[in-house]
Amino acid sequence: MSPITVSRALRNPDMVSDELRQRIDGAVNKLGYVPNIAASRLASSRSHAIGVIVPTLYNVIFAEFLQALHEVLLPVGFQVIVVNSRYSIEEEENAIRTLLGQRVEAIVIVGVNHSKLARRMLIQSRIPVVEAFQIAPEPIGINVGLDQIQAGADATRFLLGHGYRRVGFVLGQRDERAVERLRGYQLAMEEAGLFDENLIFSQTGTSSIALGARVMSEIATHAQLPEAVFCIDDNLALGALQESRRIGLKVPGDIAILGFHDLEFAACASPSLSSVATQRYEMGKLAGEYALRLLNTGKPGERRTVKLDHSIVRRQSTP
Amino acid sequence: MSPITVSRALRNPDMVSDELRQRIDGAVNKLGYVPNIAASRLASSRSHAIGVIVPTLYNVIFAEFLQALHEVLLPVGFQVIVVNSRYSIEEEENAIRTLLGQRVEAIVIVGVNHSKLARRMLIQSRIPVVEAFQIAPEPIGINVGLDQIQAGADATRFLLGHGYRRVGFVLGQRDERAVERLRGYQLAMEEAGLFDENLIFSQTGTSSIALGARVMSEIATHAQLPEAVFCIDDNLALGALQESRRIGLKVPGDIAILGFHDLEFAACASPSLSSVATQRYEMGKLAGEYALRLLNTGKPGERRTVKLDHSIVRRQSTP
DNA sequence: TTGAAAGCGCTACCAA
DNA sequence: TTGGTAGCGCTTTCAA
Repeated sequence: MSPITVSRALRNPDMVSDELRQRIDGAVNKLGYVPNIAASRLASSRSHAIGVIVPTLYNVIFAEFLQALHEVLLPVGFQVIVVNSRYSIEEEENAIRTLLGQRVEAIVIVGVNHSKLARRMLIQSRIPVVEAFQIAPEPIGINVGLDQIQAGADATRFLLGHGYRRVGFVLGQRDERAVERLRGYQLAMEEAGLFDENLIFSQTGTSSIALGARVMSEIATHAQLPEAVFCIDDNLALGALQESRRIGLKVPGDIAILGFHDLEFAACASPSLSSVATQRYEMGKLAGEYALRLLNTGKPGERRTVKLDHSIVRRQSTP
Repeated sequence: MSPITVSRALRNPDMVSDELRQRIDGAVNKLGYVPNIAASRLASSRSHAIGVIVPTLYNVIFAEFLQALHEVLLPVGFQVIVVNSRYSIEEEENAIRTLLGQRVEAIVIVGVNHSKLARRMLIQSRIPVVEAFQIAPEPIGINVGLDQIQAGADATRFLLGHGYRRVGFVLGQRDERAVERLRGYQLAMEEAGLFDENLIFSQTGTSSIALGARVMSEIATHAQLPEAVFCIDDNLALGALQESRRIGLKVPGDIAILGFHDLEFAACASPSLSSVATQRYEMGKLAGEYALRLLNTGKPGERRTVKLDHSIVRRQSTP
């Protein structure tokens, strides 16, 4: 029989008669035949692949985001190609080049700040582009994110609302999202006439429980302890919480602690951790769904911004 | 000029004269030309890609493993294709099929238990295969792992060595590695004449801080508290630690807690967490290096087992 | 250093 | 339902 019949039997079994299909299946199993996807992609000029760029795999929020994308895209026959930009705008540019070289049919990217060239490549590619996690001032295509500035300001106002005046901000590396939350913090503090650069506590390094403990240890040696700290994420917050207890500070009596993202462990910390809840899974789901929709409607350039809610979950680490 | 000159200029710039190279670079930039990798792979029958199968991205140990693989493989021009099997042997089989379809030049896979067909596909593919994280009774090719049974037994004996008799075992889902550590625990307990099924505490679900807290909460309502617990990993251990403190149990006075993997936060928990240190990064590095070596020597079928050490890090949560 | 010809393994298109 | 033909966009091989 002809190659094309085999091709059909494998991709679309009911286009082929029962008998042939069975013979083909038999031969495939016996020979251990595996179709060459590169040839298929070249011939059909369809890759059935979607690229995703995340800054790291060490943070569970991106694992959740990716999980949602997988759950939306795999069942409809797309491969998800994950590339890690390691928080570097240059590596992001390379990642985009790699993905476009693979002729991915859409790109989902965490973040909204790209290099000039990266942005141009994304636009010129004429494939659906979804920017996620933040709100883009000038989205390339679809933008599914949360308003990080607003969230940072809300968190800060929540603490200020308890009458605290010396509210600190704790962070590790200043990636895009950290910077936006910091800006929100600064806005809220300035609004209250309480902004003071000395209340910003940071150490370089990716955000982790250990880093949170280190920063809190440094804060504790500071002349005047802040009354409350807003930590850039729950990892830092948990580390800060543990260190506070270790050195004998009461939480929230001596210092109140507020985290961000409401990770699974926040509820079971002791004291339990107040946090700003965000929707990473939902964001991944929407990102995947929008990519698919644009692919189906053939409107790769459509622009749209979807803003996801955040909310403050009040637990024991704040009043 | 001819296409082949362009191809050369892009892959191997110094095979082409300066003048042509500059003209080509200019055109590439102006047109936004991106080479089609599928065509390249088809023509050269080289994918420059290596496949990695991990059970989940939620656990940082696999992120560390992947990071090492990336650091070894990207600089020498390989793409790393990561697929997630979600702890399912069927999904692992599909992942292998996908990767072979992409003509990856080697496969690195976490775990040693595969379906019959998966094993056959891996062998028939005639590409280097690296099984990682465990010691395989019958390795397919290279095996870089740690002796999980031994580690489980060592951890248990460490606790028994302090005179404890009621040493419990805490775990979530029973994946391959969990089962091996459990076997080690059972061996050590039987050896001491102390094995008792009622000392195994588990709840279904992926291992997390929250799950650890839930299991400990259940243990506490148990008639007789174990004197010590060995937790399948540090996430469970930290959850157990926090819950113990929350309900007023002294650690290690009322109950000693030992974790596994020595994650970054173990040292800064309060009390700090004793744990079994393992080398995930080193494992990824070796896995990548062996894959490369076999690729270069052209001996895809070479067998070899590399056993990585583990060690017990004693901190405050155990005597 | 450059180029011409052929072909990688599939699938689209049209025909039977 | 099946097959023939052509071609996807590169790289290999050999020649100039």
